[in-house]
Amino acid sequence: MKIKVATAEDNNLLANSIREKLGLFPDDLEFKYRAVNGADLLKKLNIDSSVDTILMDIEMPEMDGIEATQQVTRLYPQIKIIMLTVFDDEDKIFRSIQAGAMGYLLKDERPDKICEGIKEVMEGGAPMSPAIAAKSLRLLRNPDKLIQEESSEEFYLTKRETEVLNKLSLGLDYLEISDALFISPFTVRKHIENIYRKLQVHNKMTAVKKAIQHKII
Amino acid sequence: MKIKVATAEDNNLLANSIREKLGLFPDDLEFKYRAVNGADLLKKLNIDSSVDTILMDIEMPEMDGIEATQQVTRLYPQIKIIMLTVFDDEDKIFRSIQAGAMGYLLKDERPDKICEGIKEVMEGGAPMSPAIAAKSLRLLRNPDKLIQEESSEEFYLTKRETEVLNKLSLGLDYLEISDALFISPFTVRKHIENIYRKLQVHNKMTAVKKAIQHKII
DNA sequence: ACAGCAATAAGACGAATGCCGTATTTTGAA
DNA sequence: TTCAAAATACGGCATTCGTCTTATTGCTGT
Repeated sequence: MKIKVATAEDNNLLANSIREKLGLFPDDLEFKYRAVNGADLLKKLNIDSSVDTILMDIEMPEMDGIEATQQVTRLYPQIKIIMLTVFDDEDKIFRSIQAGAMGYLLKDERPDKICEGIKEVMEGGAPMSPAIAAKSLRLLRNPDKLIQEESSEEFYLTKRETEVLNKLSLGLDYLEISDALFISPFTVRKHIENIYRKLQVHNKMTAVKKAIQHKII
Repeated sequence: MKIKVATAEDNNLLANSIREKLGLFPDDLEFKYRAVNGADLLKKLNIDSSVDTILMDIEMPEMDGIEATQQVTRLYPQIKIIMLTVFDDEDKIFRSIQAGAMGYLLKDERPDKICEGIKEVMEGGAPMSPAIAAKSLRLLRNPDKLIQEESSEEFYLTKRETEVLNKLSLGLDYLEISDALFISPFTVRKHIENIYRKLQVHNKMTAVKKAIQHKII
């Protein structure tokens, strides 16, 4: 049984190069199709998801490889994804792994190494180029680095919003907050909506955490 | 220039088997010596530290491979250590990497793979058997498992409950937590129910706050 | 006077949560 | 080996939350 391979790569030259490399192993691999970006990949998978492995570029328009990996592993968990890219920085490696990638190869990898990696990932392995493996070990040695820090921009919350946020942090629900502040629960909800928008979060937990981090409360 | 290799292995049969495997590549490798345990290894290194790579067993009397790895990387940071063992559980993998191992191969690996791994580690890579690579990626996906081990005594939460609580504190919802921990969302809800009961709270916010106050997370 | 913002209020709808069950499998310790 | 705890899994139901839309009132600075 040949392994069915798809690629996601925006650059035509590189995509053809990859396809050529895959073509060197006609007995093991079957090239299914190539997507030009993450969104295109999801569209193609929606039509034909009979793919075993996807070779995924990272930098792509429309939807990048990391987000695409997240989506694919969520929608088609049986499909193994191998990142195939020129980037070797720890951040991209880590985010790819977090997104669900099972392998990470550099684009200058020799054709037989890529084929070997595809076979390896199908057998439950995790093919990585040597430099990538070394960096992922470094990440494992420093788990603190994994806690992501954000660009410290200031958030302007109004006085009332800050009050609401404080109550929120105490674990009060909307009705309890409305009682505490003598306003309608609808108003509380509206304040919280605005807080979410300003802090760029979508639930109480993260709102309070972010507020604490930025010393708003 | 041949790569100078030493081994640390208590079992005579296995040690000879490893040495034989290394002997298949006389052009690349030079076998220096074999230690019978971690303490013996340190003694031998103290006399002759002109070693490039050490193939390290884990379970050994006197001093096990993980502690030996710690010592060697501390005293001789230029020496690359490859774990060569039958154990493939995540805990041993993680502790080996923490201790400073740069590679992790299983003992049933073919001779040429071992030789390849030795060369790879000398070039700054991180040779890993496929199953090991896959598990180290799993570890990277769940960093909080790596951090906590001890918790407060006021409330007794199980290890799993603490993991769930950690995810909860990041603002993940039930489904996201279930994805992160590879369990059903129903199970997540049950864990959270138990957490609430033990902490005597009734929602995420207060659970996390109480957990932080009591240094559980 | 008017634009802009903050604060207030309300309704609707789907998703998520909290709480009540039950039940099986795994694990660890005695 | 046996027993208890832990971890796993599933369903129902009422409530809460997150998001959308619309609208009124009051304050402030130009």
